[in-house]
This record gives sequence, C-alpha cells and structure tokens, in this order.
Amino acid sequence: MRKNKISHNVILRLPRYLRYLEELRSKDVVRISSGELGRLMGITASQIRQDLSCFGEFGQQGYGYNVEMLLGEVAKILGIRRERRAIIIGAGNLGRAIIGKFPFEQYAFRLTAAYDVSHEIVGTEMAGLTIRHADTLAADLQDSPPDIAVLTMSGESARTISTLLADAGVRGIWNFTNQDLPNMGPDVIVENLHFSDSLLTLSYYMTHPKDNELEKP
Amino acid sequence: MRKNKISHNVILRLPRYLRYLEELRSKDVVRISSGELGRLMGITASQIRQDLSCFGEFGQQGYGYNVEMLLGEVAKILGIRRERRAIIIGAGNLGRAIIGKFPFEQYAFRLTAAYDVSHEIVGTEMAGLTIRHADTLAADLQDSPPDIAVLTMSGESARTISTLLADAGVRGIWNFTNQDLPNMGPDVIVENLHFSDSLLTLSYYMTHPKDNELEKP
DNA sequence: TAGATTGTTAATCGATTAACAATC
DNA sequence: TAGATTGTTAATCGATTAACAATC
Repeated sequence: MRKNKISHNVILRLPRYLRYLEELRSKDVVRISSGELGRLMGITASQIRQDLSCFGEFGQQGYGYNVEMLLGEVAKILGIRRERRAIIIGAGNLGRAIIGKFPFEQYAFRLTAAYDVSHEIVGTEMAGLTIRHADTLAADLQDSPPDIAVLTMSGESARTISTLLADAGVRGIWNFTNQDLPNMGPDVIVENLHFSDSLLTLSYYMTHPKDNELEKP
Repeated sequence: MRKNKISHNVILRLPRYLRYLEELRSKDVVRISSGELGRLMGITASQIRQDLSCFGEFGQQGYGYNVEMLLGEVAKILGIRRERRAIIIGAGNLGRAIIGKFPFEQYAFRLTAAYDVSHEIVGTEMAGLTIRHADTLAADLQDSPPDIAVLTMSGESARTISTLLADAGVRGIWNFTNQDLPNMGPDVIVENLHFSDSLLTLSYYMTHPKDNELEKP
C-alpha cells in the first residue's frame, strides 16, 4: 500500500538499493529475498519490506523479489526514465572531472552544455562539448531550459546564477559549491554536495571513536 | 549533561551549526539565542538546545550563546584542533580540484602527499606537492602513516588500496570513488561521498514534487 | 527587578523492528 | 503439500518538540 508521505530516510536508502540490485544483476542473481538483501546491506529485512511497501508490491510470497524487476521498479521510483537534459556551469578541475567521468547516461541524463568564464577554457572541447562563455547562459536558457544544472564553479556567483536558472525554468540544481543557495520555492529542487560537511563528519567520528560502536547480533 | 551515545542525526547537523556560526561571526554578531539561530537555520530552538546539550553547557540563561565561544566549542567537538595529516590518492581532475581548491587548513588538515599512476601526472607539481607514483605508497606509509587518505582515483583499485591504508594505520578514509569499501573494522572510519546517490536523490524529488512539500507555521 | 533564555524533563511524533496471517 | 517469504499491522524504540523551573 502506498504511503502518502515518504520519509527522507526512505528516499536516501533508495539509491543504495539500486546499487546493490545492480551488483546482484551483474552477478546474474535472479531472485533475492528481503532477508538475504538485508544481510548484504547490513539492514533488517523488515526495513526493506517496509521501505518498498511505500511504493507498491514488488515481491511474491515464498519467492522473494526478482532482481531485474525490482531494479526496474526502484529505477522508476527514482525517476530514471526518459532522458532529461543537464548543463554544467564551471569547467575547472571539478567540472572537468564530472564532464569526463560522471556517467550521466546511466541515470537518464544527457549533458548538453558546459559553461565557464575563463578565456583559457571557453572554446575548448571536452567529451564532445564545446565550453561556452557563461555570459551566453541567460540567452541559451531562453529557448528550452535544461531539467537540471550542475554548479561546479567557484562559490561567489552561485546565488546569482541559481536565481537566473530558477527564473528560466530549471527545476533541479545539483550544487557542488560551498555556498548555500537562496530558497527558490517548492518547484526548484536543490541537492547540495558539501565536501566540507562530509570531511567534518569523518573528523567527528575519528575524534570520538566510541560513538561509532555498533554490533550485530 | 552529556549523553552517552550521540545520534547520527545530531552529528550530521554539527557541520551546519559550524557554517552558520562562521557566517554570524563574519558579520560580527556577538551573541545569538537558540530561537534566532533556529529561525536562521530553519529548525526549532528546542532541537538546537537539545543537540548542544549532548556535549555540554555552552549558553547562559537570559543571554543566549556567545557566537565566538560556541563556534570554538563546535569546532572542538568536530575534532578541528591540532593539525592532522592527509594524503590524496588520484590526481586526475577530481584529485586536482581537491588539491587546488579544498581548504584543508580550515579544518586543521595538512595535505602532505599526492599519488597517481599516470606517468604524465607523476612528477608534476601542484599546490606545492610533487605527485608521487602510487607504487611508492606502501613504502611511504611505513614511516608514519597520515591520519586520513582521500580516495579520488578511479574505483577499481579502491578496495585494495583501502586495505593497504588500513593495515598501515590510516584511521580515516574519505572516499570519492563509486565503490563501497570493505569493512576495515571499528578503528578505520570511512566517509563516502557518492555523487550518484546525491544525483538520484535530486532525481527523486524532481519526480515526486509532492513529497517535497513543507510548510512553516 | 523584570524579561529573556537556558538546560532538562516530559509529551509527542515518527521510524524501525518484530510478529504473523496470507499465499506463492 | 510444506516451506518460504511476502505485505502489513502492532510493538518498540528513538528523535523531535513542547513545557517549564532555574537563573542570568
């Protein structure tokens, strides 16, 4: 039975389910029970069944889940379906790493434009894209804005640019800058990837080893 | 009063407290109440007081918290104190972005070595570091291992290298690869930064706009 | 002093785990 | 059929919010 409101914790686990199911499929595993999957992932079978039940009934009593089918369902839940367009703003080292290495296609995204302001970078080609000058961004957005924008430039311009993007109809922002973005209303989803928050979490757990204790029965 | 066990949720909020306090300090704000800070951060005053009370008593009735002092306390809780050493493995675009731009010093880390396997990269200098060949890693670790290692190479070698690191006494791994690392026991803390999990979370919320509804009273 | 705001205890809310009837 | 495992309901556990005495 579908729940009305899906909790954030459930949503954060979905990509993990996807990863484990992909791994199982790559190993040609056909079926998996919540018990086995739970052991693999280090979570309870109950939690898996509870999580999945938010979205539908994907298993079969006495059998478990078909890996291929469940993978497809989780992908669908996560929105990996028909192609969406992405642009990236900032083609410095981080931007280049993402342009060159990140498997957008795997998640049904297509990177269609990249921007920078450095005249050494603008005009160069990278993974089939010619880097454009950020000054042309506003005009480029006029026609048909992309679904998401990836912010990999330095932080100062993050707030201005994200407002520009939101106004142009971009509905998702994947924010790698160290800046928090202004609230752009409920129609624009922002996902932050704050490197420093992550390092500080590591730092905390290294400083307080006790808190990391956990045992499995 | 200090709690015995600090919940993960509390720990994840600490870096955010740090960021907001830094911003307040940069604006020369001297004191802040839990109420004000809560309004700023979009969380309840209760939660802030509850969170902080896990670690000690940092406020004063009728006054609130001294920004400078609380900032110092949060930094201390997060382990930002005397210098710790970090090495980075992988000096491709992502590695270079981190070597060049990430403010390790701000978090009391000092980047002391960088490794790669490409002969085009090995030997080059970057932010004062000469990139070393990864083959020398094992030997380099003998003397005194760094506190943490940052994994920014491609994923295939992640498992092997992290075992090597753990055996050498590295106590923290900041993992940017798309691989999950093997369990290296309670003494080695792993912090994953899975780009794709983050993009999928964005994708989910863009696909299910309803779940993102939230209102403030 | 009066007003403000803390730290903490109690109440509420939500998430995880356990249990089990349904059924493949 | 018998065994296994689901989806779901109930029980437990934990986290957030509210309330308030203490006190600056």
